[in-house]
Amino acid sequence: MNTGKTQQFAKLLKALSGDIRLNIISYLASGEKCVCHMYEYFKLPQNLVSHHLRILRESGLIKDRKDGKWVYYSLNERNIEKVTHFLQEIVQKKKEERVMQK
Amino acid sequence: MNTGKTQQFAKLLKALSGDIRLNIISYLASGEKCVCHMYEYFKLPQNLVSHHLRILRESGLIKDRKDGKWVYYSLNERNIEKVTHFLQEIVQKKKEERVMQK
DNA sequence: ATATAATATCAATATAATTTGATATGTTTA
DNA sequence: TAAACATATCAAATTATATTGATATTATAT
Repeated sequence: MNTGKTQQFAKLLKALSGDIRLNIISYLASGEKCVCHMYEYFKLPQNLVSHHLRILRESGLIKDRKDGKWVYYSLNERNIEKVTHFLQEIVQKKKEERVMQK
Repeated sequence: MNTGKTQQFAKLLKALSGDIRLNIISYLASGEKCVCHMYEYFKLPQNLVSHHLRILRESGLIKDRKDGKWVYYSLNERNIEKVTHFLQEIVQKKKEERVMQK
């Protein structure tokens, strides 16, 4: 049943859809942050945050940058925008459909 | 750690993020469909499709309409748009942040 | 070289989501 | 009213994801 495209977006949406991960994404909207800032901010264990960062990174939603012993993460807007465009296209198509039927 | 708002969107994104459910959403972009059309189209068991439709319905992403023994489902664009706006705001904030720093 | 700090990884467990099979509910048709 | 149909629900089994605790890796500072 899979259109590969849909499957690909399902993966991105899944990566976005965890409570912790979505909070991380929101937090990163205010700019690049290192891991230590994030787990202090969210009051969550370091390894748990690292785990979720890995999922976000592997899905392409965030980027990492190493600097000494710190790792900084930031949003990869391009891929977040891909998700919004995908959803917008669906809504747009639905709206056109409705006009056709009148 | 939860901003209630983020938690709410995490739920919507989770509902969207299944492979089957995202395919259903895409399919419904071409207009209202009854359950029987959907499970034939996707070649999936009826109860499985009903199950996923329920998740989409309960999350507010689709609407149902009964007509005799058929149940028709259609997109609830409003709530899909809420998701896209939420993500767009994040990207937007990030972009503004970048401008500030220059 | 050693100690400390930041992050990542691994294995084990806990929790949640998906899928399947069986059955129930409500609607139409004969 | 009985049979057939469309859909929904439930319980059980399977599979996936999240969390925790322990440890590894890499970098810096002493």
